[in-house]
Amino acid sequence: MREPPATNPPTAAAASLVQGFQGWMSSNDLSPAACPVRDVLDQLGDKWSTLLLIALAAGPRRFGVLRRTVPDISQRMLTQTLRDLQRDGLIDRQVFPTKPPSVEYSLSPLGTSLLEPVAALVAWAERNHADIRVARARYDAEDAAA
Amino acid sequence: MREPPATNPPTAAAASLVQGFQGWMSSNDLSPAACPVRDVLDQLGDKWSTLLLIALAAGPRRFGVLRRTVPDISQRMLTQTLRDLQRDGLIDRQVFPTKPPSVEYSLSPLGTSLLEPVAALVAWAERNHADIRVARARYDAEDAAA
DNA sequence: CTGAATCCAGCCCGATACTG
DNA sequence: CAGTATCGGGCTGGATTCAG
Repeated sequence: MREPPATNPPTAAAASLVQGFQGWMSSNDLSPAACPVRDVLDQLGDKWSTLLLIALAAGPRRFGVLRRTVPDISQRMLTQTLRDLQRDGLIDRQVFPTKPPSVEYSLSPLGTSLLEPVAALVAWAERNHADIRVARARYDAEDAAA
Repeated sequence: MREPPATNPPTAAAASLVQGFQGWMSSNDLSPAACPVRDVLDQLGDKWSTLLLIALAAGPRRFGVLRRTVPDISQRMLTQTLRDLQRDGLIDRQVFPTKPPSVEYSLSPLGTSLLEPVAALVAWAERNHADIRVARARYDAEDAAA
């Protein structure tokens, strides 16, 4: 067999993506609920989910600690994001009936398993952050010239 | 050396995340521009970026083809998302001065390299989509009972 | 065919104040 | 300490229309 005709180097990753993509696009309907990418990635795509997941990677943390760990999150968003993550089964919530009460959040096994692909993505982001910033600056410069 | 005191199984992924996290959180400032997670992931977190990246994984595609490939995207969002991806250097844009003109989008080397971690994330999403849906249903049921 | 421009609805999210 | 409730602004993103 000769080289495939694809104009892009057909990475194993690309092949996997293309195959899966055709699956949930052409199979039946394209309802967002049936599409793992939208149903799962949209969650992680919000402003704080990934950050909190990473913060909890170091171990269980209490509400107030998380609040200080991510300094610019509001308590509203902290509560809401934690509840969403809990709803998806990614984190567990344990209440200690002390006085005053304290609540500890921790990654569930499911959430822990999510850490691996997330770490890969973060590693990529760190590796290529500089390149992206350069690309942006160049694009904006050309844009300003026009 | 004995087992570490962390309450979570310290995956290699977790360790990597924790280390990087402390880096850009405690190093100096917490400006979103200096944080790869926010600066890069927020882009991919929008409604269409990841989907278009996946659609382009199969090879270069013209504007109209992409439009039909992702049926429920508006041309406004298609244009805007493509421009943002191009700005970050993830995709290339080539104009063919035909009549009428046609434009072809393709993944850049940088964009292709992003496919790998994205594929890992998508694979995770597909593997655990069912579990997540179950967790949601359970959470909502308890919520309704209260 | 590929886009730009405009208008507008909805929700994301922050600030603040209040409970147990 | 750990939330909840309310208000409001800003941005996302859809529908439509116009242009090259």
